[in-house]
Amino acid sequence: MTKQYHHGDLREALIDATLEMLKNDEAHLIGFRELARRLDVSRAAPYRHFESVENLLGFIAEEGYRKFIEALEPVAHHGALSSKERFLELGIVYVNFALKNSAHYRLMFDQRFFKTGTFPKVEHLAAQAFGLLKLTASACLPADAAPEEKNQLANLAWASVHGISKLFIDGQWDQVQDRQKFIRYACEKLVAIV
Amino acid sequence: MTKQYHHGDLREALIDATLEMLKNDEAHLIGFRELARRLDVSRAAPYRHFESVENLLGFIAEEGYRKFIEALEPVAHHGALSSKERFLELGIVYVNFALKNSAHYRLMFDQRFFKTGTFPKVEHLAAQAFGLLKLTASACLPADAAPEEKNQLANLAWASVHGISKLFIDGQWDQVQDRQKFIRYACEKLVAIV
DNA sequence: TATGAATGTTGTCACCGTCAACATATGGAT
DNA sequence: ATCCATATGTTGACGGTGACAACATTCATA
Repeated sequence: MTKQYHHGDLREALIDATLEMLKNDEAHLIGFRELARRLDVSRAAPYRHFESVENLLGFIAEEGYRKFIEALEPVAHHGALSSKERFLELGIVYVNFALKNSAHYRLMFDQRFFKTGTFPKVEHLAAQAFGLLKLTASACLPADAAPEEKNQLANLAWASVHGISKLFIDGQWDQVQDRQKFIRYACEKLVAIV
Repeated sequence: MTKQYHHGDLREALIDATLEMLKNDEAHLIGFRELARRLDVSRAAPYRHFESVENLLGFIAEEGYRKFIEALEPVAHHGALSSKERFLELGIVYVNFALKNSAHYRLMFDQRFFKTGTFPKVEHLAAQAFGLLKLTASACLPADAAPEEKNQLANLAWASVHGISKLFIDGQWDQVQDRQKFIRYACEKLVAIV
C-alpha cells in the first residue's frame, strides 16, 4: 500500500500517539512536529484536528475524566453494597483506574488545566468526579454529622488515593511487590477511619 | 547606579527568579532567555552558572530536598516525644513544608528527576527523606511486627501527606477554610490507624 | 601592575509552534 | 458522471527557544 495523501483518521492517531509518548515522557515534551514525524505526516497536518498542542492535551484530559467518571459512577451508586463497602470499592477502583490509565491520569492532574477559567470543561469534569468521592465518603457518616466532618473525611480519602496513585505512577514505588494487596490494605484502613 | 557588566550574584538571582516563576507557572515554562530578560542580562549569561535549564531545575530540586530533610530530621529524632507523637508531628511538618515551599515541593516531585540514573543526587536525597518517614511510621508498630506491615503503614502515611500537599498546592483545595485544622485532623486519623 | 580565571555578550544553528497560502482528496447535489 | 464546497494535507515563513563558539570585560591575586 503506497503512501496516501489522506491519513484516514489522523485525529485518533494523534491522540493515540500522544498517549503513547506520555507513557514515558512528560507532557511538555509532546509536540506537533514530533507527532507528525511519528505518524509520517507533514508538520502542519495536526492543526487540521487540534487548534494547538495545549488543546490536544486538554481534549485528552477531558477524555480521561470522562472515562474516570464512567469507572467511578457505578460503584458510587451500587445499591447492593453498604456505604462502607461502596467507600472501600470506590477507593480500589480509583487507584486501579489510575494505574491502568497512567498517561491519562498524569495529564488529568496537570497543573496547567487548573488555572481557573482556561479549561472550564476539565474543571467541571474534575469537580464531577470528586463529587462522587465526597458523596460516597459522606454516606459513611451519620446523616446528622457536621458538614465539616464529612468534608474532612472525603478530602482525606481523596488525598490518600491520589497520593497512592501518583507515587505508583511516577515510579517511586517500584519496589512494592503486591500492588493489589497494598491498595486493599490502604483502602480498608481508610474505611476503618470512619 | 549605572548598569554593570557583572551582575554580582547571578547564580543566586537565577535560582530566586526561577522559584518566583514556579510560584505561578509550571516547570516547562522556565527558560534561560526569559530568566535573562527578567534579570536584565544577556541571553547566554545563565550558561556561565548552569549547564542547562534542566540542570538549574535539578539543582533547585536538590536544594528543596536538603531543606526538606532539614525540616523533617529533628522531628523524626525528637527524643522527648513518643513514637505516635513523632508520627503526628512529622505529618504536620511535612505538609507545612510543602505549603511554605510550594515551588520547591512541586519541582521535587517532577517526574523528570526520577528517570533512574539521570539525577542520582535527587534520587538519593529523596530516598533519604522518605527513609525518615518510614522510620517514624515503623516505630509506632510493635518491634516484632512484620516488615510488610511496617512498609504498608509507612507507604500509606506517605501517600496521604503527599496527596494532601499536592491537592493544596495545585489549587484544588482552595475552598478549604482552616488548612491547619484539616492537616491536624488528617494526621491524627493517620496515627489512629496504627 | 600583569595575567589567567570568572563572568557577560554577540553570532549562529537547529529546533519548535503557529499561521497563511496553496494542493489534493472526498462526498454530495445536480 | 460532473461539479463544487469542504475537509484534509503540504510547504513556506516568522518569531521564539536552548545550546554552543568566539569574543569582551572585569576580577582576583601573585
